[in-house]
Amino acid sequence: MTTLVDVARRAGVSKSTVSNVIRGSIPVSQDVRDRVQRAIADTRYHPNAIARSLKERSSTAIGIVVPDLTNPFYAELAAGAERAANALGYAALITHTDCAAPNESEAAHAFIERRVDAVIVGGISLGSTLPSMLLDRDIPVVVASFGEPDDPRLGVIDPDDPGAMEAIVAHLYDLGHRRLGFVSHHLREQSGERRRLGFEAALERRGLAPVKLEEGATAIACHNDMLAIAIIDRLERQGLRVPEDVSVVGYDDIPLAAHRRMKLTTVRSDAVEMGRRAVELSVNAARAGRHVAHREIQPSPLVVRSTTGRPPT
Amino acid sequence: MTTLVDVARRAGVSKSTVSNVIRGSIPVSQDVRDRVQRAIADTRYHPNAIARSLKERSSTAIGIVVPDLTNPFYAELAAGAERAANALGYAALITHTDCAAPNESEAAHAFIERRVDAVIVGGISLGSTLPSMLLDRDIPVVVASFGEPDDPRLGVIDPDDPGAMEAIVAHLYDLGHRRLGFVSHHLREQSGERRRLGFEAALERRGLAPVKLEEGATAIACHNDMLAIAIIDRLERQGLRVPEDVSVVGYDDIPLAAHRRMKLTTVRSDAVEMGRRAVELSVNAARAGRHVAHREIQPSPLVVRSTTGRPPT
DNA sequence: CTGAAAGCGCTTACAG
DNA sequence: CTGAAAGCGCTTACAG
Repeated sequence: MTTLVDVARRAGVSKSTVSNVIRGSIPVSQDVRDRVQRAIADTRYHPNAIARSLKERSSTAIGIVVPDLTNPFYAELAAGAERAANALGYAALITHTDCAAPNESEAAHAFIERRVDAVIVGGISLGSTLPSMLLDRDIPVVVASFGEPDDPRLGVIDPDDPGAMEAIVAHLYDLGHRRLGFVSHHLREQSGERRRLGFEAALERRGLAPVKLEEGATAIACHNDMLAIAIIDRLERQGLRVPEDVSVVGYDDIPLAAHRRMKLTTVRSDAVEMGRRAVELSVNAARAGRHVAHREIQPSPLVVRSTTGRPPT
Repeated sequence: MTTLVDVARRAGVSKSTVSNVIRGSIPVSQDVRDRVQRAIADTRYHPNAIARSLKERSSTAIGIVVPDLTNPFYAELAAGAERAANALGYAALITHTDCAAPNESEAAHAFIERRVDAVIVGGISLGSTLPSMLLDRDIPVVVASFGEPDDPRLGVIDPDDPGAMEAIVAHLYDLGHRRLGFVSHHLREQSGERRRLGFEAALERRGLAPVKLEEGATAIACHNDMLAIAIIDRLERQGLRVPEDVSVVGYDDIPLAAHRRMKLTTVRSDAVEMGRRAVELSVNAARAGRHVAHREIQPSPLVVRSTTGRPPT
């Protein structure tokens, strides 16, 4: 590939001058500028971002880690972040972890070695060391759906889990349900545990204790929509009807939730916006050479559709 | 961050020696090796991959471009590719384009500047210049679902579109349908057009011409599952029943297609495997300093579920 | 306005 | 086995 010296030679100037016309930071005479531009076009020169990164000590890349790209919530979060990053001239290194600690730690190492300027995490395992590994190397990180951070350097964008869980339980309670359960994936994810806690707190306020599905729960709140959809599938294969036999509530309001064949009662969130905002916060921090150290909460309204109804009598 | 010289100084050796113990290429005495290892641990040294890339002239990164991360087919393709890339020590720069030419060309530029070693494309617009931009700079590219490549340097992993389309039409024809249509997104994607062609060829073999939905088609083949699912939603909102009033066929067999509430008749493909294989092919080519220049076809069997039935009488 | 020089953090022959 | 030196392709003071 052609380099700066190739175009400098061709234009009959020094490489500093070529660099100056490309960056536009230092004024260059019209004549020289034209010659350089032509040489760039002729040689189809594209600056080597790696060399620039080394010199600038900035990769202009951010890392994005999600548990599962196949879950539309995370896909939208990643897409929103990627789009925002690109708009700022940053590349997005995206990785999925299945919420497994070894994968998370490997991702952190890769991000450190590649010197990403910031990282966005869409979801991590409970007690993950990923954030602190990054933070300790002065890489700003913002995590979506985390809760009260133990580490003040962290950036956090949370849905209003306690509020949403209260709304879910109130809705179910009003319908007459008294045997309610919460279901999350077997891999314990940070956000799932937070929601479980909020759910149980809302139950307790009504003098209720959680009931498992196998123990005859008549309503189930799920960690997220994908899980709710999988559970509806399982229940209906067992011959149970939703919501006549059991009510099911999701979380995220992925596009599919509104589908005529799903009509899932769920909690709305705006994953694309969370991704965009996470990039905004973390890139600003990176550019200022500081951590994000900021938490914000997004509204998370309950959307009642048709997977919730009165309990069987 | 600590650098090689920090470690060297601490261990009391030259940076060449530190490099040698890290890379393990050149033998180093046990004693020195221990001292260096300790210095690395003490300083929590992580090599700067950017500096290494500059020297090695390899970014150990691949680019992945998909139209839409939100479509589980592309998400699985990207996830499969990303997982395979990570296993080989490559990072994945993932970008989504909405199949819009400007985004595609911007992605190509970003990949060139960042000197990715290879790129995987999950889908592109009809007549996209992305592949040739990359190919011309000696970056190997493999595209999934492309058809006969115009450019011999391209790597291609295709589903068996002609075979699948014949199977779809045969299935529908046998059920009694004579008014069949094909639907793709308004953004013309390479793979959509290929499928349309295969569909129309299969129709022609039976002396039939395509019929639009609005013109009273009784069966619709869709570019992919996501579109099929959206169309089912639209039809059912209009009060039509699937399959009693109109049969709908998808393509991809995303996990959701098997859901009890969808039961979509579709064509099976293995997106994760396509992604993995694409990485294998392109990384091998990159390492050998050549193009992929190879096309392979994956089996694409029809999976009949419950969105297809006899036409209304 | 333009160019020579130093340096970003590595790797890799090449001497010793 | 170990180290000094050159170089990957840029950017950025600093002279002129």
